[in-house]
Amino acid sequence: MGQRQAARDKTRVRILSAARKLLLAKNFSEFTMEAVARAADVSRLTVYYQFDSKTGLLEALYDFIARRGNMQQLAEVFDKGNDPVRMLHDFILVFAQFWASDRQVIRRLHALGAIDDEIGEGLRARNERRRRGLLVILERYSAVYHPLIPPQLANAIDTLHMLTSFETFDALTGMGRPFEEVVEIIRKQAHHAIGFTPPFVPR
Amino acid sequence: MGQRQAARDKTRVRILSAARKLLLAKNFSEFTMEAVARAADVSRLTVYYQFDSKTGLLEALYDFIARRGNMQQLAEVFDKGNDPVRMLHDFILVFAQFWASDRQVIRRLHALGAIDDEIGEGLRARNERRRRGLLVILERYSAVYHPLIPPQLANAIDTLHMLTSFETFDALTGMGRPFEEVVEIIRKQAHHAIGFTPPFVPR
DNA sequence: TATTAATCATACAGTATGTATAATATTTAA
DNA sequence: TTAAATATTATACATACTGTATGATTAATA
Repeated sequence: MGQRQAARDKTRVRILSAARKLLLAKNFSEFTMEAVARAADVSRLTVYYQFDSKTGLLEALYDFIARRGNMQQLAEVFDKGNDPVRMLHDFILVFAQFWASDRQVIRRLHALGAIDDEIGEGLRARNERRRRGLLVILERYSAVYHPLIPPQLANAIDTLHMLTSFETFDALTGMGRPFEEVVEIIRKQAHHAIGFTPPFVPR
Repeated sequence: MGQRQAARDKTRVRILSAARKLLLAKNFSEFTMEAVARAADVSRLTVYYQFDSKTGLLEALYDFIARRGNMQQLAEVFDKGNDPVRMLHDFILVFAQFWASDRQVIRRLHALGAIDDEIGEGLRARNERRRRGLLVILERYSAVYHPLIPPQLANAIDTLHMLTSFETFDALTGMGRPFEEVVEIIRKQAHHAIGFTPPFVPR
């Protein structure tokens, strides 16, 4: 089964790649369905046939990028290590890798999410998943190290959520700070957010 | 001089207020020159006459909001107090007040700045001013408390720049954390960023 | 009083999104 | 093998928005 499915996927990937490339253009006004179709070497109607609308195309593009950004590694963070601080370290690393994997494009997509409510919905859902991951880590941390009372927990989660956001990563990377340094800065700030004073740094 | 100037300013304010209101609409696609004109009760051509283009209108809107957000207080931060930690505290407060003054609208304008390069230019300039302010504070801090070697200084500035950004404020406020708590969280993280352990907290 | 500034009306060019209808080719299913 | 379903394309069109051109009108200013 699937000579047709395969061809269909191939066109979809071709369109998504073209869309990704065009999203890097200086002005978003250059990002038109016509331009995407031309760059992907398909007709404009094919783009509509595959993605329904411009919004649909952009939503699919975010998924496309998430797949390429190794987000499946996130699962490993939670089952392998059981030291919560190490989990936090790995959690930060996985997201930093994702943010770094396509920084310019993610920046634009996030901006579009703040403007178009339909796109924004998808981003909010992903954000909530990140927050739930942090909750799991912090609950374990609270049990293993020192317990956090509810208001502390809420502050810690929101602070970590902020620190692991794309916006934080993007700001700290700025015009070229090395990836490892950015991760290091975020981890240190994260330590402070949960009141962790490192007796040792797990690696 | 200025019965004409006054009338002109009045229309401009009416248009900007209408634009501000419309920017809160669910979908940005509803933000059209036509809609703004109708909401301001002027003709569409008047909007063009006063602001040249949609981009021009949005740029003017950001200035409009900055004026309403008490950004002129920023000057006082630098001349009155001379304790650098207090300066940092006040700096954080002034920006937090600004970000809080029109959160939804600022969020949209920042998003538009990441999409439209012309709008983005203005935001980048403002960002750089914020960074220069932090540099002044940190140089004084470095002289009064303990000196920071260049790489530490660079990291500290970028971390503070990130912590005082709208995105950080917006994330920490989330769905309703009180303003004072948000400021408190940012200040604590800022302490950690510069390696400041509070012997006392200046108020 | 003559000029200038601000507003508005009408019209138009250009371009974008999205839909309708139908043709074509190719794969799948009966 | 034949019939049906799927994916792509072509042409055309409705709708909407930006931005400009031209000119009229009113009121303030020099």
